[in-house]
Amino acid sequence: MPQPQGSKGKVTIIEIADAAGVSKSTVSLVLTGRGAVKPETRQHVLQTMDRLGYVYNRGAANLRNAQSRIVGLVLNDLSNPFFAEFAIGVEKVLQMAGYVAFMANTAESVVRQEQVMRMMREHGAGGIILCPALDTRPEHLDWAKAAGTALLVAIRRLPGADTSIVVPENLLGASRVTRHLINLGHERIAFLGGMHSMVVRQERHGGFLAAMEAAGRNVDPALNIESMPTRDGGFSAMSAVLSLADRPTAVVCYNDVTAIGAMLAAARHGLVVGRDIAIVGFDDTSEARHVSPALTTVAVDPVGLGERAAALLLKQINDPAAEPESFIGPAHLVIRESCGAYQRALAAAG
Amino acid sequence: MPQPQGSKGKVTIIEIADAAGVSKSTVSLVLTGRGAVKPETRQHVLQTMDRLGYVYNRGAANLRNAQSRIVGLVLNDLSNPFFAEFAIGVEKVLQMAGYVAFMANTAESVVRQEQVMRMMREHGAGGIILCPALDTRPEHLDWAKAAGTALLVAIRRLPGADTSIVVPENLLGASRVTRHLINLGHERIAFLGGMHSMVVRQERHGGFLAAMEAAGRNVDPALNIESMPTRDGGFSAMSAVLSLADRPTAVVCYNDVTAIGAMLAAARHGLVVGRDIAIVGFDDTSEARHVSPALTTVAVDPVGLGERAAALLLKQINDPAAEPESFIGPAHLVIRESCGAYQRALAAAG
DNA sequence: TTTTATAATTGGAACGTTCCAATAAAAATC
DNA sequence: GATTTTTATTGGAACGTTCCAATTATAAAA
Repeated sequence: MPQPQGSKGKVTIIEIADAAGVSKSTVSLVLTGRGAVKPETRQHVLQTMDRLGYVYNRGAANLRNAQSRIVGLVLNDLSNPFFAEFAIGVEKVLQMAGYVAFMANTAESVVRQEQVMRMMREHGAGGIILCPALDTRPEHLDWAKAAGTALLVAIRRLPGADTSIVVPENLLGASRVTRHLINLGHERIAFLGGMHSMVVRQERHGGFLAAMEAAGRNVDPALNIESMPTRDGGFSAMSAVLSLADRPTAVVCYNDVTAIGAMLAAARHGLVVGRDIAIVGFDDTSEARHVSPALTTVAVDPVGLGERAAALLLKQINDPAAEPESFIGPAHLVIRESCGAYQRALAAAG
Repeated sequence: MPQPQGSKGKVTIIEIADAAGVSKSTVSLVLTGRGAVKPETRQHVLQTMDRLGYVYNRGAANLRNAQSRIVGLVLNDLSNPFFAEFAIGVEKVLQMAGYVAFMANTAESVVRQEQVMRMMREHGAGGIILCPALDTRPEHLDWAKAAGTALLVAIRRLPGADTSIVVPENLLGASRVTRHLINLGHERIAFLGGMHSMVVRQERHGGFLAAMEAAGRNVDPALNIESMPTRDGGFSAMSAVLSLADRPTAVVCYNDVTAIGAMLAAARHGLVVGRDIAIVGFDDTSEARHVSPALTTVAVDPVGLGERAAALLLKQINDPAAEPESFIGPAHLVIRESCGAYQRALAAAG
């Protein structure tokens, strides 16, 4: 049974050396595995470390070689399952690579964002994956170049910042799901949720417009409603659109969370989603499958995006001279029930 | 405009000292704010730091005083919204206290759990909040006492480990929701989901039994079905119970995720949840509100639990001699539609 | 003024590691 | 057995900070 050192005093490399009857340099060699050390000696040192309950002090090691194996993950909204799944992907890859991750939730506050990034730098993070808070300006990220810290912007593109980027194919995804609604015969289609200032909304709305125009549908500005990208936001946006004299027959939502809020509002107005009105989302978080009717949406594989982001950041860290790289993740249509395609197919078959 | 140092060479306290024409000790003094330093000097040093783009190196500082201001958060399943919300609470409190958090997801793997906890220790985490993976044994945590690292076990009690604990009031919560069903007139009530080996299930099932016995209802062992605590698990457990000759009229589920799976299975069997059968969950994650019919469940305030856990851990870190402390979070009944109480009330009123 | 107390500042020794150059031990060559 | 080569091991100087004891500058008291 290991007999750890007295409660407080951390056991160091030197104590191991003394106990094992070698020099601290030798212990360091077995620790790093760099030099040539006789197998028996290595074994003996290893045993001694185990016996004394030695814990490697990376802080001290980093002081010399500055290879921290820490990266930071800064999320703007962890309560959104999309980002939780993204985080899972990031963390998985980092863990496999022997890295450990700082995680912080900014809740869309740029101030917090600045704070946590500074903290992470001070603690020696060698790189940061940033899902930027809403009002982030590219110049907020200038320190990274100067300090030589690897920085990767994820999910929300930040125009003007020349960092590596990992984002889903928002434009194409949105145009795909819109075309799907058009193919189902919808003429009046609304776009709901998200704030105009959000890049992601601009991209998704752009895709929506592109599909509408390509199909020769005319776009009613009254059917473009902003809201916070939350369930409540979706609820009120949908309520607003339903109070219109000339209601839409289909609704493209900014994301799944908004879409779920919109579904709730539709039900409140006595509409059966998928029959009386079509509602589609974006992201394909696990919730999308679970709501009823199940949500037709655009899958962007958040876990995969996270993995990609982590991999790219690691690459960047290991080769600081490398040019910033972009990964645009695929976005494919997932047809479920909320768009009515299923009923329509049934009717056609019957 | 700040003119940061040449891209790579980190700027240190000594360079600041030289540039400002003071000694490194003085710079250290303004950094820590401990000694008495003339306001003008402080100002000047501060300016110089800003001008040269200085970043405090906490690693180096920790080497002397071992006050890392880092804590680790180890989660068993971040994809469960319950834990995501818990993490938000933890992180919020830590951030306010000027701490930064390592975060790791074990995905129920004890091996990963060991790895990440070791990593975190090596990187100098002063404390760890652990939501233990399923097969965690109390002796896996022995290192903490020996090393003097503050350790707090959250959500899943770990019998035999004498650490601080933050868990919801599982027993009372389960007995409350069960009594609610009994009051609605149900006689045959099933308990669904979770594995027998899970402490949380033992507690919740215990509450269920207590309520049943208190009401003089007899408990049919055939109505106690185990499953993975996932949506699919809930689905198959429900399917099993519905294939019984003598079906229950109400079902208490291990948690919300299982309950949602169970609802799906009930619907598949042509039952209208809330009318033909009552289904209730546990946790009150945000999903519970969104499903249809909305899920009657037990709210345990995951964010609040996270905040509490963080606060307790910080206390523990600042006073290592303190006794382990327990916080049992309240669990209150949230009546929605899936239990049929609403319809019943309507009928009574009409 | 001189003395005494107080406020500011400072060099140098830690902290736990890595790395380099130097040495010691062992193995291979002559 | 003497020499060279290779393999193992080692002290000591960094790394960027804090802290202590010592020093110097300033203010208050005499």
